[in-house]
Amino acid sequence: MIQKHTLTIGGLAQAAGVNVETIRYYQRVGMLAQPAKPLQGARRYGAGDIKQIRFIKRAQALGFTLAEVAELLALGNASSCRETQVLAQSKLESIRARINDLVKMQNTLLQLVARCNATNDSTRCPIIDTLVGEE
Amino acid sequence: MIQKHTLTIGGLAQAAGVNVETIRYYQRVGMLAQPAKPLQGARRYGAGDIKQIRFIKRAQALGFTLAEVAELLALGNASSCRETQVLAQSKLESIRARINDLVKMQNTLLQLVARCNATNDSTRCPIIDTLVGEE
DNA sequence: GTGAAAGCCGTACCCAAGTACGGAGTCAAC
DNA sequence: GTTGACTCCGTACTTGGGTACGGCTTTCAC
Repeated sequence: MIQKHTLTIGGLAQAAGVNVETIRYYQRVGMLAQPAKPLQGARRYGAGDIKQIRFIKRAQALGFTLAEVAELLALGNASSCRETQVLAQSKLESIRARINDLVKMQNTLLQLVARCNATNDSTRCPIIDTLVGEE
Repeated sequence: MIQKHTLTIGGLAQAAGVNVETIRYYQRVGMLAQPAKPLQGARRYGAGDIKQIRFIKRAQALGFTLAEVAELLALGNASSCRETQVLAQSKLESIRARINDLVKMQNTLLQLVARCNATNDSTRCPIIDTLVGEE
């Protein structure tokens, strides 16, 4: 177990695997508390801060924006599973939609590339022709 | 067939389905030529400009960034199908990678939501617990 | 001939999620 | 006793793709 509040901001950054500037940014936007500044020396951080940053990073990895992560953090304190599920569901929905878009693009591109490979006419490109859209 | 160079910028915007400001933006970043300003009156645009904007919009819909669209436009003039294919392939690759990421997020979220539904303990939330990461 | 609507142009602003910079302070080591 | 490494703090910059603003000049319709 890490001692309470032993880390400087640099140590915290290392421990949490982020940039010092990122920590300062999270503090600015209110996602991480800024400890009081002692009369002499630097502000000190502890295990709770590491956890908080890891929470943020894990949530981001699941596709949540920082604004959404802030909501999750608030819900985490309230431990209200239902509302958390609502957030997760709507995130799932937007991920699904995004995947759908991307799959459509992928299919179109695959078809176009296939047409490129199938053509003999070296003076024209089916991709370019499609984009130009002369029909 | 639309007459050559009859449109003002507003007409072009309407015809191409974009905002006037978007046209001016494309001109600024060099993706659309700015016709010379006549001694009196406004600059005039023609069918070629509509085509160009539609080309850009179609390419964007396939996932290309404006910088990539600029490359495509350059290739379009050269009609070099092989290089166009290379661009399309690398775009396909990045789309594939993005879909992969999103599917992973989706699966994780699905599992978490399922765990929420399966749990009886109303005082804890599996999603929050996972993000906190106490293992 | 007058008032509204467009066009022209430069500049600034928007979003997200940071990153970078620069000056000032502080601390420890050599 | 100064060099170097941090911290602290405010501010500005970055990327992408536009959008908005404001002042000025034309031009069109009635």
